[in-house]
Amino acid sequence: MTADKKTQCLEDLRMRILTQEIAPGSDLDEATLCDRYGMSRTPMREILQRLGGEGYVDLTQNRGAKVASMDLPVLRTFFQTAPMIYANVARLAAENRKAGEVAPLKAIQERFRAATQAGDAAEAALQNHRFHLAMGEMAHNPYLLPSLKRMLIDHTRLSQTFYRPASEDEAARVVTACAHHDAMIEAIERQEPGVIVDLTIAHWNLSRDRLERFVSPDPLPIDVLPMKDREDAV
Amino acid sequence: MTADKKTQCLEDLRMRILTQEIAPGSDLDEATLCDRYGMSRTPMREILQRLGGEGYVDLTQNRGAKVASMDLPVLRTFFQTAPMIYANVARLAAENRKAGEVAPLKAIQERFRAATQAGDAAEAALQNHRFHLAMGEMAHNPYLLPSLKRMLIDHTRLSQTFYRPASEDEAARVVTACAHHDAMIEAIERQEPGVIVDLTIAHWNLSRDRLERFVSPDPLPIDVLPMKDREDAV
DNA sequence: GCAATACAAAATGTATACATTATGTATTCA
DNA sequence: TGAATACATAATGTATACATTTTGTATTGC
Repeated sequence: MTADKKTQCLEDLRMRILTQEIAPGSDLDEATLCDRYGMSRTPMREILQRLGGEGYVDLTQNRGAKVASMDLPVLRTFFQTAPMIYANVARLAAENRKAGEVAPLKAIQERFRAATQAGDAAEAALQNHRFHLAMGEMAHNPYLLPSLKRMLIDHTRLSQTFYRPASEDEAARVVTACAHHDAMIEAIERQEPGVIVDLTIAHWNLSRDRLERFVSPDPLPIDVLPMKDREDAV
Repeated sequence: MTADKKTQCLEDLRMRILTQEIAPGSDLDEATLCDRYGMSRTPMREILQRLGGEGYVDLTQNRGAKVASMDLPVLRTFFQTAPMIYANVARLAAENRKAGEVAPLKAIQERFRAATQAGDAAEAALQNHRFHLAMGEMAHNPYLLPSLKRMLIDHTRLSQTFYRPASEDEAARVVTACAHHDAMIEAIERQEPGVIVDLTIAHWNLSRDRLERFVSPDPLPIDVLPMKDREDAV
C-alpha cells in the first residue's frame, strides 16, 4: 500500500542516516531517491520535509536537502545537554509508563543484546536508538520528546564507534551498557525514578569518553550543565 | 515572490494558532487555506507538514490537519517541564550569545512593552513568544531548541489570559514580567548566567499560578522536576 | 590569459489532473 | 422501524507537466 511504502521509505532513510550509510553532509538528490524508492517527487519531498523537521537533514531554499552535519561546535553542546535530557526523560518514563509498554521495551533490548554479541555495530546502535526512543515515549511528555529525538540522532551516529570495541576494556563497557538497559527496564517496571536516574547517569558516563574521543582526538574539558539545587525552582 | 509568500503564510498560520484565533482542535481544510492564501495545494501541504513537525497541528493519515489540542493531562506535563527547559536555555543564552544578537532582542522587548501597555493581549503574547524564541536562538543549542519551541506554543496560547489582567494585582504582575525581560536582557548582555537563571525562575513563578488556574479551576499540586545536585553528572 | 557575462542544463518549486480513501446519505432487507 | 450495505460526494494522496531558480560552461571582451 502507498502509505506503508512512504512510512517504510521514511524509516529506511532515517536508518541509513543513523548508521552513517549516508554520511553527514551528503547531498540528497530528489530524483535519485524517487527512483530508488519507486515513488514520485511529491511524496518524496514530503518525506524530506519531515526529515528536515526532525533534524535528520538540513533543507535550504532552492538548494535541496543535505544530511545534517556533525560539526564540532554543535557537538560540544551535545555533550553539555545530553545528561540533563536523558536523566529527566528516564525519570518521567519510570513515573509515567503504562503497563503494556514494558514488554515492547524488553523485545527491543533482546535485539540490542543480540546485536552487541554478534558484533554488529550498526545494528547495535540502531537498537540502542530504538530502546531510548521507546523510553522517551514512555515518559509521555510531548515537550521533552523533540529534544530527546534530536539528541538521539547524533548520539546514534557517534555511537557506532562505541559498539566496535578496540580493546578488552571497551568490550567490557558494551557488556555493562547492556546490563544497564536490563536494570533500567526493571526500574521502569517497578516505577523507581531515583534508581533509573542513577542508572542513566552511569550509562551516559560509560560511553561519554569514548564518544568524545571520536569527536576530537584531544579531549576537550567539557563542563556539563550544572543545575543548581533550588527548592523553589527546578 | 513565491518563497516569501509561503514564509508569510507559514508565519501567519503560526500566529493565528498562537493567538487562538484558530482554536485548539479546529480542523484545517486544505482547499479553504489554499483559497485564502492564494496558493495551490502542493506548497500548502508542505506548510501543514511543517506545522505538524513543529507541533502546531496534528496530522493524521487521510484525515487532514487539526490544530494541536490542549488537553489537561498533557498540560500537566507542561508545568512539570517548563522551568527546567526555560532555566537551562536562559543560562546558555547568557553564556553563548553573540554581540549582535542583543539589539534585536531589545527591539522585540520594546514591542512587547508597547503591547502590554496598550492592553493588546494577543500582541503581547506574540511578542513575548518572539522574545523567548530569540533567547532560545541565542543559546545556540540545536538540541534544546525543539523542546523550547514546543513549550512556547502552548505557553503562548495559555498566556493570553495573563495579559488580560482582571485585577490590580494581575496588572502589576504584567508590569513585573516586563521588568523581568529588561533585567534578562541586561544579564545576557553582561553574560551572567547565574543572574538570568534566577530571573527566569522568578519570571516563571510570576505567571505560573495564573496559567494553571486557566487550565483547571481547582489548581493541581504540581511537583516540578527536581534535578539532583550531582557533581559527576549534570 | 583572466575575468565577466551570457547561455544552457539541471534541479527545485508550483499547479493541476488523476487516484485513492473516507464519509454521509439513501435505499433495501429483515 | 432499524440496521446494514451500496453508492455518491468530498477530501486526501500521488503523478506529472510546467515555471522558476541555480549552477556549470563556454564565449567574448579586456
